[in-house]
Amino acid sequence: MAIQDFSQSLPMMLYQALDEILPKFRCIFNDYGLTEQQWRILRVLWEHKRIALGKLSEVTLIPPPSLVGIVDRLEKAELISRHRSKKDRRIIYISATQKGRDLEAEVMPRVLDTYNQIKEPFSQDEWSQLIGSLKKISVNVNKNGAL
Amino acid sequence: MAIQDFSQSLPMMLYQALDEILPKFRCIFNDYGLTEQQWRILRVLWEHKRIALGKLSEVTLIPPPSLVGIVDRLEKAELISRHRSKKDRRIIYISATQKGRDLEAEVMPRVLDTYNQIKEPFSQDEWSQLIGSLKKISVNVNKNGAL
DNA sequence: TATATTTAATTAATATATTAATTATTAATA
DNA sequence: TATTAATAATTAATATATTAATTAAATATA
Repeated sequence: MAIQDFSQSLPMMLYQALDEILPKFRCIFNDYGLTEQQWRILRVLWEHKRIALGKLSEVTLIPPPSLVGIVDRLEKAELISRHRSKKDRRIIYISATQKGRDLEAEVMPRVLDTYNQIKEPFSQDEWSQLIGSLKKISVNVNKNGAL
Repeated sequence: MAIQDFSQSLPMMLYQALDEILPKFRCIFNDYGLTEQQWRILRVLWEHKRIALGKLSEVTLIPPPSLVGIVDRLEKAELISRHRSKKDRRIIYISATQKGRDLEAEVMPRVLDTYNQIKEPFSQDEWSQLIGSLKKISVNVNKNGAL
């Protein structure tokens, strides 16, 4: 074990945590023909009647060039629709179709159940400290800017 | 803010943390024509004279189908080489070339420097608790198996 | 030994990520 | 107003991820 152990480094630990929990969720998504990214988008649209593509990118953490293709496929699946803003024709609004909205009641309970299973072995304090530390990373790194 | 806030969920917080810290490292990698995944592989090879491709996949968390292509490109760049095992001809050993090994002295100091900048605002205790919680996620989820 | 099973690497097909460039539109400014 | 700069979405090119299938070699077993 080197002084700076690669496998215990923050980036690798973050990757590993994701590698462990995401397959649990993907099992669920697959049952509805959804990819993880497609789910992220629907998840947001269930809370927003409509949202600009740029904002959607920010909230889902999906970069715009990827988002365009994913939105294409969701549109083809008739789960969402595009609408161009009349005030600013550069902006595309995305919203869920009825078919897309209907998925919420089916998918969300199963997702929440899995989420709670992951959370279960943690105390409330432990959990909020974990979330807090992750938040601190995002914030702190941002502060340093170009450094 | 919904009861179960999407943006504060563990998966999204993990993604966000990665989204914030990885660009810092990528800046460095780019200076040497490396992608992040290519760096991960070299990082491991600097500590292992040689390693089977399957093991390399485990340690780098890069899935085998991706690894094959990345290894192809690193081989073309003459930074690593493939050798077939004579004891078990199914196994491919990977090792760094001299050119690949030479990169360590150039890249590692800069990477460690950036890593310490990320770590800096955290107390030792806070940091090891973060790493510990991340480790706990990987372990606990695994225990439940197919659940 | 011949067959079946397992394992390691690879290929194939599709989806997404990354980076740079492009297009259309809007806002700002000489 | 004409030009320039900025913005939002998109395209393009390449790299990687995901899932399933394939190939080659080793192992187990009838």
